[in-house]
Amino acid sequence: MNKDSKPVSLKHLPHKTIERLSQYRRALLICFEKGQTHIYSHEIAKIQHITAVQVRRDLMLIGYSGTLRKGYNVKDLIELIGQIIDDDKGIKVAIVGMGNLGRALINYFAGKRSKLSIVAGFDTNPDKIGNVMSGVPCYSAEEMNEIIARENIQIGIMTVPADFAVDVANNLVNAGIKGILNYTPKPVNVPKDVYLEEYDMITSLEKVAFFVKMKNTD
Amino acid sequence: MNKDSKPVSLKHLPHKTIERLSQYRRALLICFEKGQTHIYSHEIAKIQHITAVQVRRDLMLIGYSGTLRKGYNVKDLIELIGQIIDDDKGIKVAIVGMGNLGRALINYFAGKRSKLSIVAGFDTNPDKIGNVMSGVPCYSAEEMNEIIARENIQIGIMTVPADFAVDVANNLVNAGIKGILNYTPKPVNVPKDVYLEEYDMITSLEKVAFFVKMKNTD
DNA sequence: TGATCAATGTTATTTTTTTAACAAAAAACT
DNA sequence: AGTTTTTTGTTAAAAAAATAACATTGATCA
Repeated sequence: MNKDSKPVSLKHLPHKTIERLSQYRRALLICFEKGQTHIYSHEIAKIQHITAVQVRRDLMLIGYSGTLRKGYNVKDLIELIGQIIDDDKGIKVAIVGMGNLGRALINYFAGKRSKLSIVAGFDTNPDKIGNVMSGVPCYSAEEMNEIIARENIQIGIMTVPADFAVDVANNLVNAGIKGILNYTPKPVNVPKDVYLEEYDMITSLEKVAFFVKMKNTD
Repeated sequence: MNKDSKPVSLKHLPHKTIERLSQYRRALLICFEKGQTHIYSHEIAKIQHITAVQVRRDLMLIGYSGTLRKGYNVKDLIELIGQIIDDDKGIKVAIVGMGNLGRALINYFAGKRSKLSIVAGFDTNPDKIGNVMSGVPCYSAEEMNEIIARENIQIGIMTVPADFAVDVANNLVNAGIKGILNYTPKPVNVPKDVYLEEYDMITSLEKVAFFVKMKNTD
């Protein structure tokens, strides 16, 4: 229906909307592969455990219009979300810490064709350095500066033990990284021109435990 | 100073406050181990990249009072947060999917003495079943019902491939689990008496990429 | 001792996020 | 043809979360 590019101010898209767009796209891709051509807001909503209004509102914010009574065109919407959240030139990603978590992340990504590609891993373990693990070459931590510059890697994912978190973050920043995703339980500081996202698995589990406890004491 | 138990209504603690309390405690434990006895709100805030006001507000909500000009008593605060978010009887946790991510989580938890203990892992790989991995016994998926009931496991962490997510969630619910932490990129549905927390690593990375792209196009 | 300072605790305000309300319009039905 | 239904798009309201404002108070210092 409406394929015109809208004067949407991406600057002001709410953080939560960005997250949901990523999730909508993932759900839409599955629908697309099944051959589904259209989808209703309430169908998307059901998958994500949110309301249809929220879906429509998010899509309004990115200037996408569906077809009345037919819903949204799956293919078009996938493409538009891509235009919004992907960088058309693609972005390269490095994983620092090729332990279980680092390798789990690589495998999660494997196969997901995307504008994001994990092109390097770093570790200090000599047994790992020089190997290709799950398709990603593992380099020594000392090579970080060089590789990140040479490959123009813009995002670093930290999956090292907590004790190394601060040093690794500093190294990444010095190497010129633009965004960090920190899976370490240790919060780190970065200059404000570097985007930092932190996620702490222990906190998530403790949160689940709290609400389970609350349910128990009802 | 103020050790009286307050008539705090835990029911109404904001979700975000719960998450921060977990993080405060982690930071406080490190301080405690270093021998630090008191801490200011702005010190906690700095560690967590938030404002001192927010810290004080959170502590107000749980009814904790510090000492003017001395800050908060580290030990007392650790204990109080424990009373709030921990279940005093302890809660047992199972991990479904003993791949890289599952084992990474076990290792993250190892050593963190806590009221939460991961007591069982489940997998379908015969090479893993029957082994003790990182201190956690791995059982066959078929034994899920039995083990969860026998051990009184209340929380399940899902670290299986996306295709198994829905089935695993149903099995966990049938086995009587009270809370699920889903690390699968596939959203699942549970009855509303089961607390569900979902986290999607791909979304997080795409979010970082979006903000990096935004910074680039400034 | 009085003034200043540095911290807490709480209320008020603002911002962000979600939800509700409802108009509009295409399709389906009678 | 006209009425009903169903779905979108948007504005309005509510709820949740973060921030600001500020009163208070004990320590410090001139």
